[in-house]
Amino acid sequence: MTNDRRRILAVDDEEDILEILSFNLSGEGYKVDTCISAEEALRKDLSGYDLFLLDVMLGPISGFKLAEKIRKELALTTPVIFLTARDSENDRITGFNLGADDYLAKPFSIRELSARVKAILRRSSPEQVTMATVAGDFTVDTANKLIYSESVPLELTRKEYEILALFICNAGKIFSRNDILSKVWGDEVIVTVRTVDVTIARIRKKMGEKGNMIKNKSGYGYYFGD
Amino acid sequence: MTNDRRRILAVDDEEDILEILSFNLSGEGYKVDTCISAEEALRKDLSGYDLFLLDVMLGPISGFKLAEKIRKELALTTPVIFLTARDSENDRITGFNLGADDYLAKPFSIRELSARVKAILRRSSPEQVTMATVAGDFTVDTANKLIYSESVPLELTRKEYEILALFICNAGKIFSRNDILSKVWGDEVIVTVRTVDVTIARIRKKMGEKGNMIKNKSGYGYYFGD
DNA sequence: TATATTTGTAACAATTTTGTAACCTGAATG
DNA sequence: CATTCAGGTTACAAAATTGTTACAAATATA
Repeated sequence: MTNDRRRILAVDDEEDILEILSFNLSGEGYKVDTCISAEEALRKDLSGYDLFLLDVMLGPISGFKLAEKIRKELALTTPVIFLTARDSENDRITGFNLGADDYLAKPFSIRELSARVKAILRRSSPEQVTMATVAGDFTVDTANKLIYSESVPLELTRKEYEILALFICNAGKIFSRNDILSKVWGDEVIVTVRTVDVTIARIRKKMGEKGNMIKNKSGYGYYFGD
Repeated sequence: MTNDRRRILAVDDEEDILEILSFNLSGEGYKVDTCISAEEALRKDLSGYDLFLLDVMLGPISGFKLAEKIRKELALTTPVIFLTARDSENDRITGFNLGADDYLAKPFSIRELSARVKAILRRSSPEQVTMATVAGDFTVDTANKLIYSESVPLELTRKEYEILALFICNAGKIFSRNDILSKVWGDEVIVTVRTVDVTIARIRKKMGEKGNMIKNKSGYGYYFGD
Protein backbone atom coordinates (compact mmCIF):
# COMPACT_ATOMS: atom_id res chain seq x y z
CA MET A 1 0.00 0.00 0.00
CA THR A 2 2.60 2.52 1.02
CA ASN A 3 4.73 3.53 -1.88
CA ASP A 4 8.23 3.97 -0.61
CA ARG A 5 9.77 5.18 -3.82
CA ARG A 6 11.69 8.33 -3.06
CA ARG A 7 10.28 11.51 -4.50
CA ILE A 8 12.61 14.08 -5.98
CA LEU A 9 11.71 17.55 -7.17
CA ALA A 10 14.02 19.06 -9.76
CA VAL A 11 13.83 22.80 -10.47
CA ASP A 12 15.75 24.22 -13.41
CA ASP A 13 14.96 26.78 -16.05
CA GLU A 14 16.40 24.67 -18.83
CA GLU A 15 13.98 22.15 -20.20
CA ASP A 16 16.84 19.95 -21.41
CA ILE A 17 18.37 19.63 -18.00
CA LEU A 18 15.02 18.72 -16.48
CA GLU A 19 14.59 16.00 -19.06
CA ILE A 20 18.00 14.57 -18.45
CA LEU A 21 17.44 14.57 -14.69
CA SER A 22 13.99 13.11 -14.95
CA PHE A 23 14.91 10.39 -17.39
CA ASN A 24 17.99 9.23 -15.55
CA LEU A 25 16.73 9.40 -12.00
CA SER A 26 13.44 7.76 -12.95
CA GLY A 27 15.52 4.98 -14.39
CA GLU A 28 17.14 4.59 -10.98
CA GLY A 29 13.76 4.04 -9.38
CA TYR A 30 13.03 7.51 -8.09
CA LYS A 31 9.80 9.35 -8.66
CA VAL A 32 10.84 12.66 -10.22
CA ASP A 33 8.77 15.82 -10.61
CA THR A 34 10.06 18.85 -12.42
CA CYS A 35 9.45 22.59 -12.34
CA ILE A 36 10.71 25.16 -14.77
CA SER A 37 10.76 27.96 -12.19
CA ALA A 38 10.87 28.60 -8.48
CA GLU A 39 7.43 30.15 -8.69
CA GLU A 40 6.01 26.95 -10.10
CA ALA A 41 7.72 24.96 -7.39
CA LEU A 42 6.28 27.15 -4.66
CA ARG A 43 2.77 26.49 -5.89
CA LYS A 44 3.25 22.79 -5.22
CA ASP A 45 3.01 20.95 -1.94
CA LEU A 46 6.69 20.63 -1.21
CA SER A 47 6.33 18.66 1.97
CA GLY A 48 6.10 15.31 0.25
CA TYR A 49 9.51 15.31 -1.33
CA ASP A 50 12.60 13.51 -0.13
CA LEU A 51 15.08 15.64 -2.00
CA PHE A 52 15.25 18.89 -3.96
CA LEU A 53 17.58 19.43 -6.89
CA LEU A 54 17.76 23.18 -7.38
CA ASP A 55 19.45 25.10 -10.11
CA VAL A 56 21.04 28.17 -8.61
CA MET A 57 20.34 30.41 -11.57
CA LEU A 58 16.61 30.63 -11.95
CA GLY A 59 14.57 33.64 -13.08
CA PRO A 60 13.37 36.15 -10.49
CA ILE A 61 13.63 33.78 -7.56
CA SER A 62 17.02 32.13 -7.46
CA GLY A 63 17.68 28.59 -6.30
CA PHE A 64 19.26 29.99 -3.16
CA LYS A 65 16.18 32.06 -2.46
CA LEU A 66 13.96 29.06 -3.08
CA ALA A 67 16.01 26.94 -0.71
CA GLU A 68 15.76 29.64 1.89
CA LYS A 69 11.99 29.69 1.59
CA ILE A 70 11.83 25.92 1.81
CA ARG A 71 13.92 25.91 4.96
CA LYS A 72 12.55 28.93 6.74
CA GLU A 73 9.02 29.51 5.59
CA LEU A 74 7.99 25.96 4.98
CA ALA A 75 10.25 24.71 7.75
CA LEU A 76 11.23 21.62 5.82
CA THR A 77 14.47 19.85 6.48
CA THR A 78 14.35 18.01 3.20
CA PRO A 79 17.86 17.74 1.76
CA VAL A 80 18.83 20.04 -1.08
CA ILE A 81 21.41 19.61 -3.81
CA PHE A 82 22.28 22.70 -5.80
CA LEU A 83 23.05 22.42 -9.47
CA THR A 84 25.03 25.21 -10.98
CA ALA A 85 27.47 26.27 -13.56
CA ARG A 86 28.87 28.81 -11.19
CA ASP A 87 31.48 27.29 -9.02
CA SER A 88 33.02 30.10 -7.08
CA GLU A 89 33.90 29.58 -3.46
CA ASN A 90 31.42 32.29 -2.62
CA ASP A 91 28.47 30.36 -3.99
CA ARG A 92 29.50 27.24 -2.20
CA ILE A 93 29.42 29.00 1.12
CA THR A 94 26.05 30.56 0.46
CA GLY A 95 24.67 27.18 -0.49
CA PHE A 96 25.86 25.45 2.61
CA ASN A 97 24.61 28.20 4.85
CA LEU A 98 21.16 27.52 3.54
CA GLY A 99 21.54 23.91 4.47
CA ALA A 100 22.55 22.55 1.11
CA ASP A 101 23.55 18.96 1.49
CA ASP A 102 25.58 18.90 -1.66
CA TYR A 103 26.60 20.96 -4.58
CA LEU A 104 27.00 19.82 -8.13
CA ALA A 105 28.62 21.95 -10.81
CA LYS A 106 27.39 21.71 -14.36
CA PRO A 107 28.30 19.97 -16.46
CA PHE A 108 28.06 16.91 -14.25
CA SER A 109 28.04 13.27 -15.12
CA ILE A 110 24.82 11.40 -14.53
CA ARG A 111 26.81 8.81 -12.66
CA GLU A 112 28.07 11.45 -10.26
CA LEU A 113 24.60 12.87 -9.80
CA SER A 114 23.00 9.56 -9.02
CA ALA A 115 25.77 8.64 -6.62
CA ARG A 116 25.21 11.82 -4.65
CA VAL A 117 21.46 11.50 -4.69
CA LYS A 118 21.74 7.98 -3.42
CA ALA A 119 24.19 8.92 -0.69
CA ILE A 120 22.09 11.78 0.53
CA LEU A 121 18.84 9.90 0.49
CA ARG A 122 20.42 7.04 2.35
CA ARG A 123 21.71 9.18 5.15
CA SER A 124 18.67 11.42 5.39
CA SER A 125 15.95 8.90 4.81
CA PRO A 126 15.15 7.96 8.38
CA GLU A 127 13.96 11.38 9.45
CA GLN A 128 11.81 11.86 6.41
CA VAL A 129 9.50 9.20 7.65
CA THR A 130 6.38 10.60 9.15
CA MET A 131 6.43 9.87 12.81
CA ALA A 132 3.22 10.15 14.70
CA THR A 133 3.55 9.92 18.42
CA VAL A 134 0.40 9.79 20.44
CA ALA A 135 -0.20 10.53 24.09
CA GLY A 136 -3.67 10.96 25.47
CA ASP A 137 -5.74 12.84 22.92
CA PHE A 138 -2.70 14.42 21.34
CA THR A 139 -0.91 13.40 18.18
CA VAL A 140 2.39 14.80 17.03
CA ASP A 141 3.01 14.76 13.30
CA THR A 142 6.71 15.50 13.08
CA ALA A 143 6.78 15.48 9.32
CA ASN A 144 4.30 18.31 9.02
CA LYS A 145 5.12 19.85 12.36
CA LEU A 146 1.55 19.72 13.52
CA ILE A 147 0.04 18.71 16.80
CA TYR A 148 -3.53 17.54 16.90
CA SER A 149 -5.75 17.72 19.92
CA GLU A 150 -8.56 15.26 19.33
CA SER A 151 -7.97 15.42 15.57
CA VAL A 152 -8.01 19.21 15.51
CA PRO A 153 -4.67 20.81 14.73
CA LEU A 154 -3.42 23.38 17.21
CA GLU A 155 -2.34 26.74 15.86
CA LEU A 156 1.11 26.73 17.34
CA THR A 157 4.08 28.88 16.46
CA ARG A 158 7.40 27.18 15.91
CA LYS A 159 8.76 27.47 19.44
CA GLU A 160 5.42 26.45 20.86
CA TYR A 161 5.35 23.42 18.59
CA GLU A 162 8.87 22.40 19.52
CA ILE A 163 8.15 22.49 23.22
CA LEU A 164 4.83 20.70 23.07
CA ALA A 165 6.22 18.05 20.73
CA LEU A 166 9.09 17.51 23.14
CA PHE A 167 6.66 17.06 25.99
CA ILE A 168 4.25 14.77 24.20
CA CYS A 169 6.98 12.62 22.69
CA ASN A 170 8.43 12.22 26.18
CA ALA A 171 5.20 12.10 28.13
CA GLY A 172 5.85 11.91 31.84
CA LYS A 173 9.48 12.93 31.66
CA ILE A 174 10.30 16.11 33.52
CA PHE A 175 12.28 18.80 31.72
CA SER A 176 13.91 21.61 33.63
CA ARG A 177 13.83 25.07 32.11
CA ASN A 178 17.40 24.62 31.04
CA ASP A 179 16.66 21.28 29.41
CA ILE A 180 13.96 22.99 27.40
CA LEU A 181 16.14 25.93 26.52
CA SER A 182 18.94 23.76 25.22
CA LYS A 183 16.64 21.45 23.28
CA VAL A 184 14.36 24.06 21.76
CA TRP A 185 16.42 27.23 21.61
CA GLY A 186 19.80 25.57 21.28
CA ASP A 187 22.93 26.09 23.32
CA GLU A 188 24.22 29.22 21.62
CA VAL A 189 21.09 31.33 21.89
CA ILE A 190 20.83 33.22 25.12
CA VAL A 191 17.42 34.08 26.41
CA THR A 192 16.03 34.42 29.89
CA VAL A 193 14.87 31.20 31.48
CA ARG A 194 11.53 32.85 32.17
CA THR A 195 10.92 32.86 28.43
CA VAL A 196 10.15 29.18 28.85
CA ASP A 197 7.40 29.92 31.35
CA VAL A 198 5.80 32.49 29.12
CA THR A 199 5.92 30.25 26.09
CA ILE A 200 4.40 27.43 28.05
CA ALA A 201 1.65 29.73 29.25
CA ARG A 202 0.90 30.51 25.62
CA ILE A 203 0.78 26.85 24.70
CA ARG A 204 -1.54 26.11 27.59
CA LYS A 205 -3.90 28.84 26.51
CA LYS A 206 -4.02 27.48 22.96
CA MET A 207 -4.71 24.03 24.34
CA GLY A 208 -7.86 25.32 26.02
CA GLU A 209 -9.12 23.15 28.82
CA LYS A 210 -6.47 20.56 27.97
CA GLY A 211 -3.86 23.12 28.95
CA ASN A 212 -3.52 21.60 32.37
CA MET A 213 -2.00 18.49 30.81
CA ILE A 214 1.25 20.39 30.84
CA LYS A 215 2.20 19.98 34.46
CA ASN A 216 4.80 21.66 36.53
CA LYS A 217 6.58 20.10 39.45
CA SER A 218 7.86 22.96 41.50
CA GLY A 219 11.61 22.98 41.71
CA TYR A 220 12.01 20.32 39.03
CA GLY A 221 10.45 21.47 35.76
CA TYR A 222 7.64 20.84 33.33
CA TYR A 223 6.19 17.63 31.92
CA PHE A 224 3.22 16.28 30.01
CA GLY A 225 0.69 13.91 31.48
CA ASP A 226 -2.73 13.55 32.97
CA MET B 1 38.69 1.31 21.67
CA THR B 2 35.36 2.10 23.23
CA ASN B 3 32.59 0.25 21.53
CA ASP B 4 29.85 2.77 21.02
CA ARG B 5 27.49 0.53 19.12
CA ARG B 6 24.07 0.88 20.60
CA ARG B 7 22.65 -2.20 22.24
CA ILE B 8 19.05 -3.14 21.63
CA LEU B 9 17.08 -5.87 23.33
CA ALA B 10 14.11 -7.22 21.40
CA VAL B 11 11.52 -9.32 23.20
CA ASP B 12 8.85 -11.07 21.17
CA ASP B 13 7.27 -14.50 21.34
CA GLU B 14 7.49 -15.02 17.61
CA GLU B 15 10.82 -16.36 16.45
CA ASP B 16 10.25 -14.89 12.98
CA ILE B 17 9.81 -11.37 14.25
CA LEU B 18 12.94 -11.65 16.34
CA GLU B 19 14.89 -12.74 13.31
CA ILE B 20 13.58 -9.89 11.21
CA LEU B 21 14.38 -7.37 13.91
CA SER B 22 17.77 -8.81 14.58
CA PHE B 23 18.75 -9.06 10.95
CA ASN B 24 17.64 -5.59 9.97
CA LEU B 25 18.80 -3.68 12.99
CA SER B 26 22.13 -5.46 12.99
CA GLY B 27 22.44 -4.34 9.42
CA GLU B 28 21.97 -0.77 10.61
CA GLY B 29 24.90 -1.15 12.94
CA TYR B 30 23.14 -1.94 16.20
CA LYS B 31 24.04 -4.77 18.50
CA VAL B 32 20.83 -6.72 18.91
CA ASP B 33 20.01 -9.33 21.54
CA THR B 34 16.73 -11.22 21.52
CA CYS B 35 14.50 -12.94 24.04
CA ILE B 36 11.53 -15.16 23.34
CA SER B 37 9.78 -14.27 26.60
CA ALA B 38 9.64 -11.65 29.31
CA GLU B 39 10.92 -14.21 31.80
CA GLU B 40 14.02 -14.78 29.73
CA ALA B 41 14.54 -11.05 29.48
CA LEU B 42 14.27 -10.61 33.23
CA ARG B 43 17.04 -13.14 33.80
CA LYS B 44 19.41 -10.94 31.85
CA ASP B 45 21.24 -7.85 33.02
CA LEU B 46 19.01 -5.23 31.48
CA SER B 47 21.04 -2.24 32.55
CA GLY B 48 23.39 -2.35 29.62
CA TYR B 49 20.86 -1.73 26.87
CA ASP B 50 20.14 1.51 25.10
CA LEU B 51 16.67 0.55 23.91
CA PHE B 52 14.04 -2.11 24.43
CA LEU B 53 11.69 -3.30 21.71
CA LEU B 54 8.86 -5.06 23.49
CA ASP B 55 6.00 -6.99 21.99
CA VAL B 56 2.89 -6.22 23.97
CA MET B 57 1.45 -9.70 23.74
CA LEU B 58 3.84 -12.04 25.45
CA GLY B 59 2.97 -15.12 27.42
CA PRO B 60 2.32 -14.83 31.17
CA ILE B 61 4.16 -11.52 31.55
CA SER B 62 2.99 -9.00 28.96
CA GLY B 63 5.18 -6.41 27.34
CA PHE B 64 3.45 -3.71 29.39
CA LYS B 65 4.16 -5.63 32.56
CA LEU B 66 7.76 -6.11 31.54
CA ALA B 67 8.13 -2.42 30.81
CA GLU B 68 6.66 -1.62 34.19
CA LYS B 69 9.19 -3.86 35.88
CA ILE B 70 12.01 -2.31 33.92
CA ARG B 71 10.92 1.18 34.84
CA LYS B 72 9.90 0.70 38.41
CA GLU B 73 11.71 -2.28 39.84
CA LEU B 74 14.91 -1.94 37.93
CA ALA B 75 14.53 1.85 37.86
CA LEU B 76 15.87 2.08 34.33
CA THR B 77 14.92 4.98 32.12
CA THR B 78 16.04 3.18 29.01
CA PRO B 79 13.67 4.04 26.17
CA VAL B 80 11.05 1.49 25.19
CA ILE B 81 9.24 0.96 21.91
CA PHE B 82 6.22 -1.30 21.99
CA LEU B 83 5.48 -3.56 19.06
CA THR B 84 1.95 -4.71 18.78
CA ALA B 85 -0.83 -5.77 16.50
CA ARG B 86 -3.28 -4.28 18.93
CA ASP B 87 -3.80 -0.65 18.24
CA SER B 88 -6.65 0.52 20.39
CA GLU B 89 -6.48 3.91 22.04
CA ASN B 90 -6.59 2.15 25.38
CA ASP B 91 -3.38 0.30 24.71
CA ARG B 92 -1.68 3.44 23.54
CA ILE B 93 -2.43 5.22 26.76
CA THR B 94 -1.26 2.33 28.90
CA GLY B 95 1.96 2.26 26.94
CA PHE B 96 2.68 5.92 27.40
CA ASN B 97 1.93 5.87 31.07
CA LEU B 98 4.65 3.30 31.43
CA GLY B 99 7.03 5.61 29.68
CA ALA B 100 6.94 4.09 26.25
CA ASP B 101 8.85 6.29 23.92
CA ASP B 102 7.08 5.06 20.88
CA TYR B 103 4.58 2.60 19.66
CA LEU B 104 4.69 0.61 16.49
CA ALA B 105 1.75 -1.39 15.22
CA LYS B 106 2.42 -4.61 13.37
CA PRO B 107 2.81 -5.01 10.54
CA PHE B 108 5.42 -2.28 10.34
CA SER B 109 7.92 -1.47 7.66
CA ILE B 110 11.53 -2.00 8.58
CA ARG B 111 12.20 1.48 7.35
CA GLU B 112 9.72 2.90 9.78
CA LEU B 113 11.14 0.83 12.61
CA SER B 114 14.68 1.89 11.96
CA ALA B 115 13.67 5.52 11.64
CA ARG B 116 12.05 5.43 15.04
CA VAL B 117 14.89 3.55 16.65
CA LYS B 118 17.33 6.05 15.31
CA ALA B 119 15.26 9.03 16.36
CA ILE B 120 14.81 7.73 19.87
CA LEU B 121 18.41 6.74 20.36
CA ARG B 122 19.56 10.09 19.11
CA ARG B 123 17.40 12.06 21.48
CA SER B 124 17.82 9.82 24.46
CA SER B 125 21.50 9.07 24.32
CA PRO B 126 23.10 12.03 26.07
CA GLU B 127 20.97 12.28 29.18
CA GLN B 128 20.65 8.63 30.03
CA VAL B 129 23.08 8.72 32.89
CA THR B 130 20.68 7.05 35.21
CA MET B 131 22.01 5.90 38.49
CA ALA B 132 19.77 3.65 40.46
CA THR B 133 20.66 2.90 44.04
CA VAL B 134 18.52 0.52 45.99
CA ALA B 135 18.22 0.03 49.74
CA GLY B 136 15.43 -1.96 51.27
CA ASP B 137 12.27 -1.19 49.35
CA PHE B 138 13.60 2.15 48.20
CA THR B 139 15.06 3.06 44.84
CA VAL B 140 16.74 6.32 43.95
CA ASP B 141 16.63 7.39 40.33
CA THR B 142 19.12 10.22 40.15
CA ALA B 143 18.46 10.98 36.50
CA ASN B 144 14.81 11.77 37.06
CA LYS B 145 15.23 12.80 40.65
CA LEU B 146 12.68 10.35 41.86
CA ILE B 147 12.63 8.05 44.86
CA TYR B 148 10.41 5.02 44.76
CA SER B 149 9.03 3.30 47.80
CA GLU B 150 7.96 -0.18 46.71
CA SER B 151 7.66 1.00 43.10
CA VAL B 152 5.57 4.03 44.03
CA PRO B 153 7.27 7.38 43.56
CA LEU B 154 7.32 9.65 46.58
CA GLU B 155 6.11 13.23 46.13
CA LEU B 156 9.18 14.95 47.46
CA THR B 157 10.19 18.55 47.12
CA ARG B 158 13.72 19.34 46.04
CA LYS B 159 15.31 19.58 49.48
CA GLU B 160 13.42 16.54 50.67
CA TYR B 161 14.63 14.56 47.69
CA GLU B 162 18.22 15.60 48.24
CA ILE B 163 18.21 14.51 51.86
CA LEU B 164 16.47 11.20 51.34
CA ALA B 165 18.67 10.38 48.36
CA LEU B 166 21.72 11.11 50.50
CA PHE B 167 20.44 8.78 53.20
CA ILE B 168 19.43 5.93 50.91
CA CYS B 169 22.61 6.09 48.86
CA ASN B 170 24.59 5.90 52.11
CA ALA B 171 22.33 3.60 54.03
CA GLY B 172 23.56 3.06 57.58
CA LYS B 173 25.93 6.00 57.62
CA ILE B 174 25.18 8.63 60.22
CA PHE B 175 25.00 12.27 59.13
CA SER B 176 25.10 15.08 61.65
CA ARG B 177 22.88 18.07 61.06
CA ASN B 178 25.88 20.00 59.85
CA ASP B 179 26.86 17.23 57.46
CA ILE B 180 23.40 17.42 55.98
CA LEU B 181 23.39 21.19 55.83
CA SER B 182 26.66 21.35 53.97
CA LYS B 183 25.77 18.54 51.55
CA VAL B 184 22.22 19.60 50.78
CA TRP B 185 22.14 23.34 51.38
CA GLY B 186 25.76 24.03 50.54
CA ASP B 187 28.35 25.90 52.54
CA GLU B 188 27.34 29.46 51.64
CA VAL B 189 23.69 29.25 52.56
CA ILE B 190 23.03 29.92 56.20
CA VAL B 191 20.02 28.37 57.80
CA THR B 192 19.27 27.15 61.28
CA VAL B 193 20.28 23.58 62.06
CA ARG B 194 16.73 22.88 63.20
CA THR B 195 15.64 23.30 59.59
CA VAL B 196 17.07 19.84 59.07
CA ASP B 197 14.82 18.36 61.73
CA VAL B 198 11.76 19.96 60.24
CA THR B 199 12.59 18.82 56.75
CA ILE B 200 13.22 15.29 57.94
CA ALA B 201 9.90 15.32 59.75
CA ARG B 202 8.27 16.25 56.46
CA ILE B 203 10.03 13.43 54.63
CA ARG B 204 9.01 10.92 57.29
CA LYS B 205 5.40 11.96 56.99
CA LYS B 206 5.49 11.50 53.21
CA MET B 207 7.04 8.06 53.66
CA GLY B 208 4.04 6.95 55.68
CA GLU B 209 4.65 3.92 57.85
CA LYS B 210 8.11 3.57 56.31
CA GLY B 211 8.98 6.92 57.87
CA ASN B 212 10.67 5.23 60.77
CA MET B 213 13.37 3.96 58.44
CA ILE B 214 14.99 7.34 58.90
CA LYS B 215 16.58 6.85 62.30
CA ASN B 216 18.10 9.28 64.69
CA LYS B 217 20.93 8.47 67.03
CA SER B 218 20.66 11.01 69.77
CA GLY B 219 23.61 13.34 69.83
CA TYR B 220 25.05 12.02 66.57
CA GLY B 221 22.59 12.59 63.77
CA TYR B 222 20.31 10.88 61.30
CA TYR B 223 20.71 7.79 59.15
CA PHE B 224 18.76 5.37 56.99
CA GLY B 225 18.22 1.72 57.88
CA ASP B 226 15.83 -0.82 59.32
C1' DT C 1 8.57 50.47 3.88
C1' DA C 2 4.42 49.51 6.45
C1' DT C 3 1.98 45.76 8.82
C1' DA C 4 1.28 41.67 11.13
C1' DT C 5 3.13 37.92 13.65
C1' DT C 6 6.18 35.84 16.68
C1' DT C 7 9.35 36.06 20.38
C1' DG C 8 11.53 38.09 24.55
C1' DT C 9 11.38 40.76 28.86
C1' DA C 10 9.91 42.83 32.98
C1' DA C 11 6.67 43.38 36.49
C1' DC C 12 3.44 41.68 39.46
C1' DA C 13 0.13 38.00 41.34
C1' DA C 14 -0.55 33.35 42.91
C1' DT C 15 1.27 29.29 44.60
C1' DT C 16 4.58 26.20 46.65
C1' DT C 17 8.54 25.41 49.18
C1' DT C 18 11.54 26.48 52.82
C1' DG C 19 12.83 28.50 57.34
C1' DT C 20 11.91 29.85 62.11
C1' DA C 21 10.22 29.89 66.52
C1' DA C 22 7.51 28.00 69.90
C1' DC C 23 5.81 24.28 72.06
C1' DC C 24 5.62 19.27 73.20
C1' DT C 25 7.47 14.76 74.41
C1' DG C 26 10.32 11.62 76.74
C1' DA C 27 14.64 10.12 78.44
C1' DA C 28 18.65 11.26 81.30
C1' DT C 29 20.38 13.68 85.13
C1' DG C 30 20.75 15.47 89.56
C1' DC D 1 10.61 14.95 91.35
C1' DA D 2 12.10 19.02 88.96
C1' DT D 3 15.43 20.10 85.33
C1' DT D 4 17.79 19.70 81.23
C1' DC D 5 18.49 18.32 76.72
C1' DA D 6 17.81 16.24 72.23
C1' DG D 7 14.58 15.55 69.15
C1' DG D 8 9.57 15.76 67.17
C1' DT D 9 5.82 18.64 65.84
C1' DT D 10 3.05 22.56 64.69
C1' DA D 11 1.82 26.99 62.91
C1' DC D 12 3.09 30.71 60.66
C1' DA D 13 6.38 33.83 58.11
C1' DA D 14 9.79 34.37 54.53
C1' DA D 15 11.57 33.15 50.33
C1' DA D 16 11.55 30.92 46.08
C1' DT D 17 9.11 29.28 42.22
C1' DT D 18 5.58 29.54 38.93
C1' DG D 19 1.58 31.88 36.36
C1' DT D 20 0.06 35.82 33.92
C1' DT D 21 -0.15 40.17 31.75
C1' DA D 22 1.31 43.98 29.12
C1' DC D 23 4.45 45.75 26.27
C1' DA D 24 8.95 45.98 23.60
C1' DA D 25 11.94 43.87 20.21
C1' DA D 26 12.68 41.04 16.49
C1' DT D 27 11.06 38.71 12.54
C1' DA D 28 8.27 37.70 8.82
C1' DT D 29 4.81 39.35 5.28
C1' DA D 30 2.70 42.30 2.15
